[in-house]
Amino acid sequence: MATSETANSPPARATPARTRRALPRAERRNQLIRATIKCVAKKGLAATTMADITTEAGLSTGIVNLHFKTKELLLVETLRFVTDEYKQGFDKIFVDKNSADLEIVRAIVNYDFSPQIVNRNKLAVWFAFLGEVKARPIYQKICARHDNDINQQLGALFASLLKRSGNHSVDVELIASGYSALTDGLWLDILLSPRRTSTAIAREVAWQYVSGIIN
Amino acid sequence: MATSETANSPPARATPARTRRALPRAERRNQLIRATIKCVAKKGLAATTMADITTEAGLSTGIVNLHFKTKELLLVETLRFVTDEYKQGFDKIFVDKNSADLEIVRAIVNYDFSPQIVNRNKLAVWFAFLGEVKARPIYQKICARHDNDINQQLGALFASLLKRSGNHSVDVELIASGYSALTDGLWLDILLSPRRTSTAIAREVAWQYVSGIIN
DNA sequence: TCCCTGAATGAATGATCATTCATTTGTTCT
DNA sequence: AGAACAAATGAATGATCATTCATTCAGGGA
Repeated sequence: MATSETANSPPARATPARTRRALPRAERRNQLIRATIKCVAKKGLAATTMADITTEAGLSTGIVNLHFKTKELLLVETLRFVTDEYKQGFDKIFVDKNSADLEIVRAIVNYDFSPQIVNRNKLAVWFAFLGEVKARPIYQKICARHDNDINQQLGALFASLLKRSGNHSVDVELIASGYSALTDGLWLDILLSPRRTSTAIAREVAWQYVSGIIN
Repeated sequence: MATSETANSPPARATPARTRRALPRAERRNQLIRATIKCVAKKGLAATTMADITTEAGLSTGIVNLHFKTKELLLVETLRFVTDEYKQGFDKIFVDKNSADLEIVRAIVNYDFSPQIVNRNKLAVWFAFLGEVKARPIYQKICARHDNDINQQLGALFASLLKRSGNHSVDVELIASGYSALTDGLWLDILLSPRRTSTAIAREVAWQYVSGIIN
């Protein structure tokens, strides 16, 4: 307990007092992105200031401009970070399992409602950016590309799954869009009222949708 | 055509040059809310300034503070305006039709994807506020209450519908939550990439979900 | 017609904030 | 060790913005 510390508080080291240490570029950038996620989740996109971010990271005023040039570029990288993270876990499901399509679908539903994904901070950041897509072409582009990638992979998966079961009467594109929309909506529900829509219930709703399709 | 004018441009009158006219409180407030919707849709919640709003409304600097006290209060009233407007149309469906439950469900799906609701400006505003719910308790409260109301009415409707068909094996709460989440997700898709997800497709996906339930 | 009331105006104010850059400090190479 | 380089700092700057309030003006009652 004595050695525990909050994620981004300045390290309470035994040695001198708060040394400043040069870090590889990539590591500093990651640290700043993480701090940004925390701040945006807590204060929202509109109210998050550079001072909030650098304080959260335990660093100095000019550090963001040094590593990202401008605040806006940091925000864009933060959005990319969040989408890339989701995509990595998503792709892993396809690679890991060379098992049956049905197993993959099951794994995706579990992934979408795993603690890794259903995390109020990350959800808040994701929807904060989505809330600005109409106004900011760059956010729109990143989010749309992300959604598109996911949908294409889901479409192929559903196609393979339904061909196997001899069902040709349904449009896989529609089903993939439906599943994506449903999960987005369920995440939003969880963000909005975590009491009412628990993760378990959301997973059940998503699973019901999927099993309604494949039976 | 000669007399047409954009909604909020300063009235191009034949008389003098831009008279200033006192308006009933409620009318001015509505005018400012409408201007806010336009601005938030165009520039986003974060970047919308008081000057943007008053310019859009064709009024002077201090007008918002006169009618809403602060910018934040104007934003809250704008959110309420958007949710109330949806709710009014929604309630009307229940009142208008004393017809079969199935007809009501059909009307709701049509309503949710009618031009009145699927309007990129209003969708942008709705999601702009949703994007800030984690950070702003007042937005969270308004949005959560709205979603809750809708869900309760939908739950009752589905219950009545399924009782009639003798189906007792399904949880109506789950179905209502699912439908709400699905529509939210579909709206988001439309906002994000209007090309890919057309309104017609979205309606079809929503209707597929519903008919999967009631059969 | 002439007040009187309150709606509307907009210049001025002060607070907030992103960005800059001269200086400090850590790291690496010889 | 110490020179050379790069990373990090943070006080200073200038821009942006919400809010204030003294003044202007429209409309209705006497």
